[in-house]
Amino acid sequence: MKAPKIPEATITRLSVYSRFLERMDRQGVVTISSGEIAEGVGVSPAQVRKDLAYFGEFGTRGVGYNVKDLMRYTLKILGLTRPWTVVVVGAGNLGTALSTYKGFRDRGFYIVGVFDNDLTKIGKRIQDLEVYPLEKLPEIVARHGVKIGILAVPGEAAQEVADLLVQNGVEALLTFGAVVLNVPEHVVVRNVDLSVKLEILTFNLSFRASHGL
Amino acid sequence: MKAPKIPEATITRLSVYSRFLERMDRQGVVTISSGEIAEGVGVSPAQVRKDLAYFGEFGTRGVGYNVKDLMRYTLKILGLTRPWTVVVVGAGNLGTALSTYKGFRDRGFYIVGVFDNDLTKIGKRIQDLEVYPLEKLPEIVARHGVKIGILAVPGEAAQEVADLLVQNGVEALLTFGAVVLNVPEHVVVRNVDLSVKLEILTFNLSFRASHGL
DNA sequence: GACTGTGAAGCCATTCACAGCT
DNA sequence: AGCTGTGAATGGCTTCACAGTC
Repeated sequence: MKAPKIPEATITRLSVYSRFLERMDRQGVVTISSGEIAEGVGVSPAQVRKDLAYFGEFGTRGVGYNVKDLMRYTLKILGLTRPWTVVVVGAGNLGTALSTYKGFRDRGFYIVGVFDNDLTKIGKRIQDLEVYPLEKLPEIVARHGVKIGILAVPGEAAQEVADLLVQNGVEALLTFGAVVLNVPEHVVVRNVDLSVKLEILTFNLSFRASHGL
Repeated sequence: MKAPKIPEATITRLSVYSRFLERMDRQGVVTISSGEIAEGVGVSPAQVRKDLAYFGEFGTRGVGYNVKDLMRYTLKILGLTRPWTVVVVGAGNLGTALSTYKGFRDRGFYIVGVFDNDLTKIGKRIQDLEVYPLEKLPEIVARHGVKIGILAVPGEAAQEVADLLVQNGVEALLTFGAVVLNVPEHVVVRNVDLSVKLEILTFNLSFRASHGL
């Protein structure tokens, strides 16, 4: 199979299209055009068509796309035709919030374990989950074949936790905060840095404002 | 003043450089080269120099950059030479996590109000904050001159809350979840979509893996 | 007539490579 | 000699515009 280089921005948008299509489907929409998708998610129609074209021809000229079919295709592309088990490390406020985030389950992500090494947090219940000590991580990861880990731990602990996860077969990490993780080539890492996001806002409020943009 | 178009990626990296420089400064490092910054944050040296060059000449040829000075310049560029007050709307798990996130305060962001319209949450204490009813938002925003709002509310409520914030003079919004907000031109909006992040991981785990990348 | 799929063009960001200082 | 600052080259993503299909 060919592996054309696909922009990450395309994957990001595909994820957004996918959820938009689910909504349209729930509303009973049967057919949709690239322009309508574009309108719904805030991009250009050409962008929508180009993004989809990386993966095949899903539409009918003169007509548009079948909502249900296209929805299924996007789920397939994103690897969401199977459920994924996920572990969360760090049971602080952020870890707790992530462990209970409903949006994950809606898309087929199942949190099967929340871990911490803080004795005051171990044993705590987070909805139907219990906070386990880190020592229990290998067992849970093995039992559920977990490939995805979410790190909601202080920066200093991140590398250590990443190592533990990778040793146990986790292949994808979502981290929070400004950490540069050292992981093997095959491990996928993406980072969400909330301070960066706020600072983009302040840059726009102050710098751009003062330069008349 | 000239307003050269500055890539958003540059701002993102600047925020990362800035915190890296703070760390170096705390460690007593006086002078640093673009290569050392690059190494520390995981980009190329040319990229570091290019990013900085958008805003001036901060270094000394043959020597490098003075850590303290460059740190101050980056803070200035990002608009962080003044503190910013922030309100959080939504006192669920995510809103609570964001309200207590220490990283914000470290960078000069002060949460001055957490709001919800759920009677079971109003009055709840989140560390030194109290959850207020939405009706109290105008007063708090006005009193503290709040320009930044964080929306941690369900998608259906987002637009309504955004309108309320904008009406009261908030000019920058950080949202969570897949919402396309309709706001006036001058309002800056950035979105963090956690499901998208996880789906980028699954795409890489499944699609790329099966196409031998 | 309407809308997709796509090569070509345009635009933007990153990397290169070297002149310019210290 | 070492490192910055930057024009030029490259690479990559987005938009354009139209041929192809229903």
